[in-house]
Amino acid sequence: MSKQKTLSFHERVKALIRKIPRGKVATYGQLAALAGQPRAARQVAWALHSSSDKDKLPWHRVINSQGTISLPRMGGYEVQRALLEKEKVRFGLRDHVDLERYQWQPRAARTKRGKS
DNA sequence: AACCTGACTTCGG
DNA sequence: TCCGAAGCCAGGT
Repeated sequence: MSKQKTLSFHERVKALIRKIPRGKVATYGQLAALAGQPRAARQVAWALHSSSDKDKLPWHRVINSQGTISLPRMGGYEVQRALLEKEKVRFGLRDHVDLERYQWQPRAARTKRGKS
């Protein structure tokens, strides 16, 4: 076993997406950072596009840093939003979700985000 | 090899 | 809060 990290960034991202629990969401930048490339937010999107296993991935739990869905209307937006709402994720009037509350926290488990 | 595009992010007005 | 421009990385033409 000389190299075990044979997994490409692409593979690591998919693995992370599968870990996102139901009712939670993650941003492209977040997944990229967890995969070791905080600047590769775009590649995360590419990974989903190129991924053949997308049907097995909770891709709908991946949104942008603004807490909104990036896909255009009639281009997947409605589908993604429907899937998220089905998981109890609430959307605001401007289609934005509260990342403070719905963003997936892989390590922090639960920290009293006292917030001010 | 060069150029262009993209399910992104961040900053400034 | 909304819109536009610049930066970033990888794949496709």
